[in-house]
Amino acid sequence: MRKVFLFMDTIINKVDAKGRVSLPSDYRAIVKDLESEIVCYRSLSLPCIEGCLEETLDKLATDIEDSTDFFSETQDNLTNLIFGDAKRFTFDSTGRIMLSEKLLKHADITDTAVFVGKGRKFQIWNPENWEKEEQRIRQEVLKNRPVLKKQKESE
Amino acid sequence: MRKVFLFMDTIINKVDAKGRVSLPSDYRAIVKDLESEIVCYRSLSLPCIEGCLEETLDKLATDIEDSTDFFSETQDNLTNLIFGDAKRFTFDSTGRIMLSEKLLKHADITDTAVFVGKGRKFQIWNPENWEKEEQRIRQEVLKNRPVLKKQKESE
DNA sequence: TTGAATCCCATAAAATACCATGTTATACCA
DNA sequence: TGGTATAACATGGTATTTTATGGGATTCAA
Repeated sequence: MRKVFLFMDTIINKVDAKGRVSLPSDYRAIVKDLESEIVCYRSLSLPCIEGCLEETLDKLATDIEDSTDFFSETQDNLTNLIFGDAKRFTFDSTGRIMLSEKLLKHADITDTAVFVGKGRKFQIWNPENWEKEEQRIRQEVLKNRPVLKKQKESE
Repeated sequence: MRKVFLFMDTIINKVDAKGRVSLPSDYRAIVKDLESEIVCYRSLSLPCIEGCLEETLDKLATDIEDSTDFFSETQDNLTNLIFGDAKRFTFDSTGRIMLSEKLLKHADITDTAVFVGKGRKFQIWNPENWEKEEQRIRQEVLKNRPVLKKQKESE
């Protein structure tokens, strides 16, 4: 069942007054291919929306089920935050999803959204915020370059 | 038999004078899809109602049957409480269930209820109480960041 | 027969599907 | 390779359906 799929690229799309955005066509192809659905939620650490396939979250739910017993409170907090925030977003015949007010507000998105591929996941950003974030990440990576190299060599 | 189903999102619905509440449509779709039923009971640790599919409780019962040593005596007692408390809630043609006085009282719900998805389970809260609980959880999770990270990576 | 539970109908609002158009990307052919 | 035909896509607008919710009628049991 493990099929190859990767959310990639960076795509800028308009958000209309109703909160509708075209899901990048590549993403749509993945959803159809795997017969899954898109699920989005507020990033826990960043001002952006995070998305993935429903089957990815389902796998997480199964892992939690299997690793803890029914009454365990260990993972209770986590499941509340993740599943309580996540929502299924199906796209219409023209390929658009309708983002909720809550998500748009969290990411400070008004009329334009940037889809950023992250492999098994993707993010949706306010364009200006993403630009800054990308800069930040690039610098971060450059700083840690030696460490990264050293780690790889030591393997 | 493992089909994908996830109780997600946070939905606020009115509770009328008769104690009727609309079950979120996504939840109804799951029930129909799996040809199961909704079961609710008082949370053992929190002032909220907890719900799941009847087949989820059935699975729990089977697990207990099959592996006596896995479940401690304490947990056996807990299951007694759950099964003693749990009740099936079917929804009418307009999609509403009728919560009992006992459950509403336990969760301190009067005219508004919040459904919070938890994956295989969900909770029903008094709005104000849920707001506080969500705050508490967010702080808790941020403190235990490493645990969260580990969990998220497993996606 | 009274109170409670269930069912059915009505309505407003919100979500979803559908249609039309300009634009961009892709395929095809000379 | 260059140019044109074709298909795919993003996006604005509109129509249709679904959903939540109030109210009333009917049924059932104590």
